[in-house]
Amino acid sequence: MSDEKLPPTLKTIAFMTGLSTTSVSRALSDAPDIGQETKERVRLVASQIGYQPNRAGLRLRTGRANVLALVLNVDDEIMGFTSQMIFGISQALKDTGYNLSVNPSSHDSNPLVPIRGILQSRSADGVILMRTEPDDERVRLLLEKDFPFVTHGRTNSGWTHPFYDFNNERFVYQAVEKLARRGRKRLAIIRPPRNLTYATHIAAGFDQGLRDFSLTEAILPISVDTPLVEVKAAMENIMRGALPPDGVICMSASIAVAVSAGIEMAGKTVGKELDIVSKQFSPALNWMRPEIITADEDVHLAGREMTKALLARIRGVGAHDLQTLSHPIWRNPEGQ
Amino acid sequence: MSDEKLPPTLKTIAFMTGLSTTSVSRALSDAPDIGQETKERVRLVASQIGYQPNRAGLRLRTGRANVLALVLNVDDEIMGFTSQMIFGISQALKDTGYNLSVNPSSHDSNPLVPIRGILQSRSADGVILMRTEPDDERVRLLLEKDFPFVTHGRTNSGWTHPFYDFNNERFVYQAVEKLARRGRKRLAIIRPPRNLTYATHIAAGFDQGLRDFSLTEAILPISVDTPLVEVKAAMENIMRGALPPDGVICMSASIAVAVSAGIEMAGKTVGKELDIVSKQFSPALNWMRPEIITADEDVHLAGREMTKALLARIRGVGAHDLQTLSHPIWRNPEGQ
DNA sequence: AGAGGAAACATTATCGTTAAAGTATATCGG
DNA sequence: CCGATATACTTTAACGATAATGTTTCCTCT
Repeated sequence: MSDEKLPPTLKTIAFMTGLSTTSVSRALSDAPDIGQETKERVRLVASQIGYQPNRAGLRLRTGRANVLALVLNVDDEIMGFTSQMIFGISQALKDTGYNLSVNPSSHDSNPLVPIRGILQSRSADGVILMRTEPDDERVRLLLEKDFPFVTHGRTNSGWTHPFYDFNNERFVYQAVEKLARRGRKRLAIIRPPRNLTYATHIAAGFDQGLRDFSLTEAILPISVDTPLVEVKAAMENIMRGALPPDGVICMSASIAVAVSAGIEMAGKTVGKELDIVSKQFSPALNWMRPEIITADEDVHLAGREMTKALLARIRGVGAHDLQTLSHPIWRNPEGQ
Repeated sequence: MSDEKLPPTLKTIAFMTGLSTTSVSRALSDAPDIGQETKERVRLVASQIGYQPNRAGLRLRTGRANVLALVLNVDDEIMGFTSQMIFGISQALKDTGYNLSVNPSSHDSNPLVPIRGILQSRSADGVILMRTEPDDERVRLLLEKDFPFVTHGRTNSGWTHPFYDFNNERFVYQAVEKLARRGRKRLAIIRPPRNLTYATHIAAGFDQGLRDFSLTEAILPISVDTPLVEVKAAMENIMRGALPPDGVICMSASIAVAVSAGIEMAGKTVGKELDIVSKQFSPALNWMRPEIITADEDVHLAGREMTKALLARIRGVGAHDLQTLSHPIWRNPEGQ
């Protein structure tokens, strides 16, 4: 207990080099008014004793926390999406000196609560948001306070901010195209919650696809909000009824699995009576149900890129230059 | 920019009440040498202006960070395990004043690195570990430094520390029992990585079960380390060969799915030629493959309980009183 | 009445860091 | 050779909180 070595501080280095703590600080930050020789001496000593600046001191003085905050919806989990995202962020944060903090936000509480908390306590230097809405109030608040953030998905209000989004419109359009090429006629799509921005993109891609390839829409009484067991049951009913769809587009792996399970329950075979196209959130999907056509949305990459963008934003890079739209990469070859 | 209201500090309250900052501090912490009336006045003002103690100041002065650190293996993801755990921790942390930070640890790097970082920078007040090994060097280090932590899973070295574990031995024993009751004779089990503590528990439960119910073991050339696609392929081969197992026990949902996929590829039917028993990590498993027998390991609950235990440990509660072993709850009724 | 003590506050110092302002020495132009 | 400037530091102050120590006031007891 008592023989614990306290971690070295600026004072330690100051004592060892015979300088003042200020000079040590300025030497380490490569200030112009410190001699070259001195700087090298300080740097040497610092690395020898393994000096790491004290976060609390730094934060108190500069106001910077060296932390990024991920705002997480604790309710819904789309098969591994969250962990992939966290892994991606973590990887990008490696050796940057930044830590990642996770801030839960539940469905039934005010989404602004975690943001306000972060803003007030300055417990993070930047925020990572997911499940972005067109007129997202969290985005509005962060823009208003001029606080750095990045979103997964876009807003739709003429706001300029860093984002990383998957081209869902193109994905759905290409999905429709693929189904059309396979001779499918009556397509259904399982839409994400209306309030999310990409719901609009999906609708646009779908409608355009139906028009361009002269297909009709089979209406499904299912949305992503529906519990998966019910998705399965509903799908089974529909497949047993009149005019079932012969192509279904799903926006997540879990939905795709639920849908395919329902279809099998109805005695139909995926790849035969109908095809399923899915955004691949889970690597499991591809070997589990190889008959499902999947496009890779690389969530791990998204996490990395969002983090890089946010760090750049914090460094002062303009929001305009930090907007990325990634495009679907199809896993199964055209003919297959 | 300039009209930003700075968050209130002790100084603000001191000014408003005409007291010194120290008295305000002591009033808020209910110190004995502050008058009752004064305390109430201070508390009133504090709540009116929404005072929140500055974390950096607190941390610098007291050394406490008000953060718990979750050490995450970034490599492997067992279908939603990580997010369930994070969600559980987050829920338990709600309104405690503690934040959660995520510290990645990759398979190919020294597992002590994140721990050392936390210890040196004191960036957290407690650590949450997963994938515990019998002679876990992270545990050894943390015990040596007398730093609060909790593990998911037990160690095996006569160490005393808070843990939360699932009774895997009982789970496997009961799994064998269930299979025996269904008339199964040749059982296989897909074991987790040898280095993890619970691998031993599983072996013990399995061997005991085989003895008690007079069954034989069907050796599988598969471990959890095997990529899932290969698990599927291997399973298919085995089912096509001579002396295939008629019961398989899996330690995670993803493995169970891979196994069942392999079995179907071989033209066999789960629930008919053989049964699968799985620890249910993913809610998807249960509705997707109702024929798989599953026991609930509630990871969300594990996260909550581990967090509570760690917070108690930080408050000084003895490690002995913070050890929990949860027991399997079987989802499918006996007869089914 | 004066000592002693308790009650209720205030002052000072400190955690580790950096910005701002101050100081000593060397260098240079004229 | 003298003042101006540059160089290379040091000193002081501050971020927000709390621990340790001081100070005032008033009450009690003998």
